Amino acid sequence: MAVTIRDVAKASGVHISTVSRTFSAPHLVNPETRTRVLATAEELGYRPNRAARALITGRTHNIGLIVADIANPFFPPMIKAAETHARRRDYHVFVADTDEDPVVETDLVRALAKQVDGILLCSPRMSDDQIELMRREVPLVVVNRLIDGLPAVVMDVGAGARSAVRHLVGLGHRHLVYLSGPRGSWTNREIRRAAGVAARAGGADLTVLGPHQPVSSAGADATEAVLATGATAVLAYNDLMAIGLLQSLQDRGVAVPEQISVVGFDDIATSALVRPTLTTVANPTAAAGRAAVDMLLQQGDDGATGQVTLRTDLVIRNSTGPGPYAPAGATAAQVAAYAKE
Amino acid sequence: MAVTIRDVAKASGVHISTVSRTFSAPHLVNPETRTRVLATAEELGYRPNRAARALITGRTHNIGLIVADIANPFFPPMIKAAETHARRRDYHVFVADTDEDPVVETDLVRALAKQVDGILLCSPRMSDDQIELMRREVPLVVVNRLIDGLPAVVMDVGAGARSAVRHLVGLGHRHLVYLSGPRGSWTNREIRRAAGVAARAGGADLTVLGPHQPVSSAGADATEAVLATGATAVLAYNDLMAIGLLQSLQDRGVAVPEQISVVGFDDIATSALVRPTLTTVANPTAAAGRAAVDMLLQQGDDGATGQVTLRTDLVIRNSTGPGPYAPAGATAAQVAAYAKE
DNA sequence: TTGAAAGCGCTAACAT
DNA sequence: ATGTTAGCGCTTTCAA
Repeated sequence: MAVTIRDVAKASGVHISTVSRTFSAPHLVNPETRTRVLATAEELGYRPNRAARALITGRTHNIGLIVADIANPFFPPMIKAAETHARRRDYHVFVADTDEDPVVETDLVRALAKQVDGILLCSPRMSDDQIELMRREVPLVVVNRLIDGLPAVVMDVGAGARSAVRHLVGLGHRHLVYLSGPRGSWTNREIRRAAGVAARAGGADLTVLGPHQPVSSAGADATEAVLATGATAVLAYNDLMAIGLLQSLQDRGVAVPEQISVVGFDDIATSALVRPTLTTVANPTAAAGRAAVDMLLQQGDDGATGQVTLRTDLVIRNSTGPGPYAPAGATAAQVAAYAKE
Repeated sequence: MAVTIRDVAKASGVHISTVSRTFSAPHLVNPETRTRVLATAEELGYRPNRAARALITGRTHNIGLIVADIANPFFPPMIKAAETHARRRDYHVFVADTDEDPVVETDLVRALAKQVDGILLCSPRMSDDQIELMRREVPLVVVNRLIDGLPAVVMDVGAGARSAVRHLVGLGHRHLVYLSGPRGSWTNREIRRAAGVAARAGGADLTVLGPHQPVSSAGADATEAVLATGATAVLAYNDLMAIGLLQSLQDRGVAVPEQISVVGFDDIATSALVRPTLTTVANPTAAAGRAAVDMLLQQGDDGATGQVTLRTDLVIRNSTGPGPYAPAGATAAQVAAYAKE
C-alpha cells in the first residue's frame, strides 16, 4: 500500500497526531517540527487520504454535478467552470449524466449523497416535490430552476425571452412561434410564459409547438409544423433546436432571415459558426457554474439559502431581419436599442 | 449524522457483520435474515458509506477522468460515454480539466490518485516520461496516445489522415496544408506524419503550419498563412480549427470548396451544421470512452496492458471538391471509393 | 507544543 | 449462518 501518516511519523520521529496537525492545523505545530515533518512527507511522497479524513470529519471535499446531458453543448462550459472553481477551493467534482431522465436523476442524487458534501443539480427534470425530498438527504443547489426556500442559480430567461420577442416585434413580426423544449424544464416554462406575455403586449400572437427534446434534429423535425403556422419568426428553446430549424429551413429554400427570422437561446459556440449566424439570448453558464459552487460551499457557514439570478443578453446576429409589418427600411441593428429597453 | 450499519443491525436484531455481509457478500447470509435486513435497511434509508468501505478494501469504486478541455466539443461525448459506462458498473467518475496545461495535468493525477481506482488520461499534454512516472502512483489508461507497455485506447488517426489526403489528391489537389494542433499532442504528430507520407506518395506536397491551439479562432487566425502558401486544400488537426478557417475563408470571399477544400478531424456535431458541411475524419470518441473504462476495470483482474486501436472513418461532405489537377468532371463523390481503399 | 487514546463506518479473518 | 474482534488512515478530544 501507499505511504501513510504513520510512515511519516516514524521517519520524522514524532507522533502521528503531530503529522496530522501539520496538515490539518499547522498553527498548532512548532514551526521547526512542522518544517521537518513537511520535508519527510515530501520525501516519502505522502499525501493525506481524503476518504479516511472524511470518515471522521464528515466532510468529503467532493461535490456532485448532475446534468441532463453532458453532450449538450449548453453544459460543458458550465461543467468546466464549476470544476475549475471547485478545484481552486480544493474540492473534487463527480460529474454525472441523467440522459434527461428524472428517474436516473433521483437515483444519481442518492448514489452520490454519501460521497459528497453537496450536489449541484443542473437543469433538473424531476419534479419540485422530488427535489424537496432529495434535499433532505444531501445539501443541494439547483441550477436553472426556482423553488421556494431552495438555494438556486438561474439565468433571467424571462427577461431574455422578452428581449427576443420585442426584438422580433420591433422588426415587424406579428406572428411568432415558440419551439418549446423538454417537459419538466423550468427554463422552458419561463421562456414560454414570458414570450407569450411579451408577444401579446406587442400586439403579436405566439403559437407554441412542442414539447421537443433539446437537440438539433428536433428543430429540423419541427420545420413543417413551423411553416404550417404561417409565422414569420421563431423563438426556440435553445440554440441547438434553432440551428436545426435554420438549416432545415434553408434546405427547403426558405430564406433566413428574409422569409423567416430565427432566434435561439444559450449562445453556444456553434451559434457564431453557422450561416446566417444565429441571433440568440446569451446565458452566462460559466458564471452560473461558479456561483453554484460558491453557494454550495457557503451553505455550511450560514444557513442562508440565496437565490441568484444572472443576467441574460440578447445577441443580435444575422438570423433575424425585418418582418411583414416592418417600418420601411428597418434592419435588425436599428431595432436593437428597442429590444434592450 | 446519517444512518449507519449499526442502526440497521440494532433495528433488525443482528450483528453488524451480518448487515455488512448482506450488502457485500449476500450469499453468505441466510435468505430470511437477508430479507429482513434488507427491509429494515430500506426502511431506515440506509446506504453503505463507500469511503469507509474503501478504507478497508482499498477499492474506492471511483475513477478519474482527466481531459485537456471539457468545453472542447471533442470530449463531451467521450466523457458522457465513459461516465454512463462506469456507472453501469457501479463506478463514479471524477472529471477534471487541465486547460491544456501539462503541469495542471500532473498535479491532477496526483491529487486524484488516492481517491480513485484508476485514471483515464485523455489526450494528455504531458511527456511520455511524466506519464511513466505517474503510472507508478495509480493505474492509468491513456486515451489518444501510444506508449510502450501502457494500456491505451487510440483512434487510428494515421489511417484517417491517409484517407483524407488520398481523398484530396484524388480530387486533383497537389498542394496541401496541414494546420497542426497543440504541442505535446500524440494525435497531432501522427496525423502530420501520416499526411506527409500520403501526400508524397500521391505526388503532392504538404506544408505544415502551426502549432495551434485546437480552437476555431486559431483556424481563423491561420487564414492569411494558408492563403500565402497557395495551397488548394487544407487538412486541419480538428473540426474546430477547420470550421474557423472555413468561415474566415468565406468571409474574405474565398469559396469553399470551389477555391479551397477543407477537411477536419473528429466529426463533432457542429460539422454537419455549418455550410458547407464539413468533410472530416470521424473519431469514435464514445466507443473510446467505453473501451478505456473497460480496460481500466480489467487491469486488476489480469495484468494485461492491452492497446486498442479504434477505426476512424472519412466522412465526405461538402467542404471538399475538385482541385486544379482534377480529371475532368470529377466530384467528391466520385473519388470517395478511392479514398476508402 | 506534543503524545495517548478513542473512534469515524465499514470489512475480513477467525471463532462459534 | 452468525457473532467477535481487529483495524483501514485519519482527526480530535484530553492529558501531560
